[in-house]
Amino acid sequence: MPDPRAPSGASQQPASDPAPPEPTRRRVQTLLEEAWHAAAGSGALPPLPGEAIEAALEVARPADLTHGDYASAVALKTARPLGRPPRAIAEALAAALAARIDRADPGTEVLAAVEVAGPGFLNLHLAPTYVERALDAAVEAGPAYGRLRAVGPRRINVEFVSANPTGPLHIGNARGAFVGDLLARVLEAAGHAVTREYYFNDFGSQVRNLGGSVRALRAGEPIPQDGYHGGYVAELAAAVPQDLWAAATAPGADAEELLGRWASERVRAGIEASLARLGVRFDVWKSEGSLYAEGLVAQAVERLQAAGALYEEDGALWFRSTTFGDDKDRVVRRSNGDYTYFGSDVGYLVDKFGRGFDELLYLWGQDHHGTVARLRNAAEAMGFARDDVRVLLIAWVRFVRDGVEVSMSKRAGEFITLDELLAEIGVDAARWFFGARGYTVGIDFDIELAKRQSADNPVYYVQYAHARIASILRKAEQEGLLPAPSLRGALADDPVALGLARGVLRLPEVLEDAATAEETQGLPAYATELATIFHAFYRDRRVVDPADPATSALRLRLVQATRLALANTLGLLGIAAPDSM
RNA sequence: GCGCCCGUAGCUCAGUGGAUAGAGCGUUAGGUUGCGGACCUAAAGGCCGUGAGUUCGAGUCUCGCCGGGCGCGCCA
Repeated sequence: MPDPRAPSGASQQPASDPAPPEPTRRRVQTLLEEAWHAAAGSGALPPLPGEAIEAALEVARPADLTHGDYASAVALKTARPLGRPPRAIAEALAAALAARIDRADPGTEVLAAVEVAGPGFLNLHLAPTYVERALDAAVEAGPAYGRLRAVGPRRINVEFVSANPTGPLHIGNARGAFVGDLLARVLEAAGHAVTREYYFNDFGSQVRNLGGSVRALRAGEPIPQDGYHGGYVAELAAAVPQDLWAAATAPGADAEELLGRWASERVRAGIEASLARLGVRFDVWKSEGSLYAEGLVAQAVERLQAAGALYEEDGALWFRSTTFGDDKDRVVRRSNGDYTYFGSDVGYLVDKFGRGFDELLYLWGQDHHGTVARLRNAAEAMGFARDDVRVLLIAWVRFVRDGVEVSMSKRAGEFITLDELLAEIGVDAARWFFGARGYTVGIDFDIELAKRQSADNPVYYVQYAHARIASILRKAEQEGLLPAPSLRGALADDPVALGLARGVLRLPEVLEDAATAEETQGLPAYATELATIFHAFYRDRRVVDPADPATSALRLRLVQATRLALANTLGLLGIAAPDSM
């Protein structure tokens, strides 16, 4: 079994990469904290407990950029508890920050100006020289630019897709695949150790049912009505090896079991291949059967038993979920001696925590929401922290064709496969489509509409910006122009260039927000915004100008940094960053 | 009936309690004798489902209602 602590392949980072630079927002926040302490030291402000300051001292990007690069509402938030007018608090902080700026050597300070505005907002303006230095650091960080050192790094198990291997993945599974993979990438880049895990059932009634369908088809009998009817079943039946077929049809053999096991493993391998085509890879494939083989379910039941959380009734073993607020108790082991699906889940929980994870992230379909409470309750009963068990419910995707819902049924064989979807709209457009939306909103997915719209997908707008920059850099090289080794002096007198630079600097903050919220849609939004800023810059500023090599070199450096931010953002999204289109 | 999720521009969707609610598509009117026009500029388009409440401040938090989705098994 792979080491859960090892980072997964896709985002493994060469040890030679320098440490990522500290995000600007964190620096500004630190400055604000220091300003408060300075003001408290001189008696201008009362001291606050550290925690309270930290919560209130958040800085945000103002909607109106003339209000500065960052804004703080700390004076408004603390006015009441301190019993002081907000503007007075803001003035005291502004004075402390201004004193610091005055004392600093020119070109070393992060902030250039601070002002109090409106009812007591504190508007903070970055120093252009700081932006120049920060961008130089970004270019030097290269592929690592945007990545973070987590404030509290965790070992996170992300379990997603986990569709039963009774048929190929369809587009209903696609959303979970993209969202889970994206979230895993985001958490990894934010400095956490992530393991991607796929859980599947290899011995339940559905697998037997699949085996029965394969058997029937192979034997030339009609498939049972409640069996599986998709075209892939015929392919499976035709592919059954001779010796397996002989074993399955021998007297006394359990054909459904034997064929089901074989077929589900074959289907599982197909699922793995489909996912790989999406750029989605898993570190661990965990089967439900292995939980029993390793005695994990029994272990979990003992733990619950020892905690007094189980009782027997009507011959079944029940978990006292109501003790923890559930509306009914839940059966762990049926009266026939078989464990329930919930029983497996509890064993799996013990398995995951036993492998050393701090946090278990589950991505489940919205239809499983009813089972969230019992899982977290069981975790609590066994002595784990229920908050370390996090379940994200992915909203449903309804498939419509010309406005009419298309019902998808794996059993009936009526569904659009993931592979078919990708053949129609491509991986990049599909990744963007699902990554740009919150996972809690239901989607009506019209395959015909998606085909028409894929050409208008904003992903191409972003890729185009990247390709355009690549083209500029090629052109410059032909002209014998190279990017300057440093941006020093490039931004102070050019607001257009400064605006682009500030856009580049936002990447680590966007990533940090995405990781904190466990939401990914900020990344596509950021990529679109940065591409827009770049296109406007391109219109207003000529980058390659043989008549002015000095300015060209500085702008090439800036454009290089922009390309890096775009490429790294697209990389996080698992989307190609082409040099030409 | 109970529980969870969703409701924002014509459409698809963003919007960590903060300043004048945004983007893409679509519509309308413009833009290239310079590095990629898959681009750029501008306009029109909003009782943020609805009613109360909390707050200095609500699209965001609380409660009710309306509309939609999904659940409520000794199935998985």
